[in-house]
Amino acid sequence: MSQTLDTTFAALSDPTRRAILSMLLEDDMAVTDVAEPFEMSLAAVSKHLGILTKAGLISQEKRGRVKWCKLEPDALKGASIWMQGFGQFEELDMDAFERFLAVELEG
Amino acid sequence: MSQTLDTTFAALSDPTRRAILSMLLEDDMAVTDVAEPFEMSLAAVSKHLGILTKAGLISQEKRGRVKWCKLEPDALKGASIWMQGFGQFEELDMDAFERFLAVELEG
DNA sequence: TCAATATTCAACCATTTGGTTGACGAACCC
DNA sequence: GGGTTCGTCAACCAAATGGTTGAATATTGA
Repeated sequence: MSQTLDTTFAALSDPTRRAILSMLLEDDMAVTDVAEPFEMSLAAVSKHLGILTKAGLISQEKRGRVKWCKLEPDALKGASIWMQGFGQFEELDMDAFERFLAVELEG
Repeated sequence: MSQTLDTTFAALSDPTRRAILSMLLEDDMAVTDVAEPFEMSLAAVSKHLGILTKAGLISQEKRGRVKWCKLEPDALKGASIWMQGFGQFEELDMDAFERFLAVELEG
């Protein structure tokens, strides 16, 4: 777990990689399309994707000659739980709480 | 903010620094005492504390010749909120929810 | 005043990181 | 088959990281 946190937090510490994760929130993307908005080589972005993959934050699947990148948000759970360990400062997530209540009331 | 996330996540990516933060959950500590359990020089720990301070995750106050380190858990908020942006995967924190309910029922 | 304690600073070192470029392999399309 | 597109690999580079040691700076206490 400790090593997982190392790689997770390290992966998240780079702005390019965080931007990539945000892009993948919208939809799965091909490597070339992921790279397009960045002012760096495709190889550099490919390396970033490798780091995100190693951290488990995304998965990559090759279909034909295109390699698709998919967000794997569950990989954030460990880090999220670790941070919740400092929970004294982290109030209850009221938005989530309200969504929870709404569902409860509907059901 | 983006730079804040850089430094926050980078600070969290090191196991020594995470261990220090955990130790400071218990209580404020002097630098020497923070360093004691680690198999590295005091200077190395001092550097780690400097990084944590720069990231805002701890604060340091000198009283006499002793420098006290204090956890500043609010500094995790930015990172926490960023992660919540990937909220589709992050269910309601049931522990927090149950604590919330318990307090509600008591009150 | 003087020694001991608490901490940082400065210089150094090895390793990792984030980037580059150019060559390469695999899949597609004409 | 042959050019084109997609993506990675390998070699390289500069800068950052995490550690060391030894000297320096405060502060305390006797």
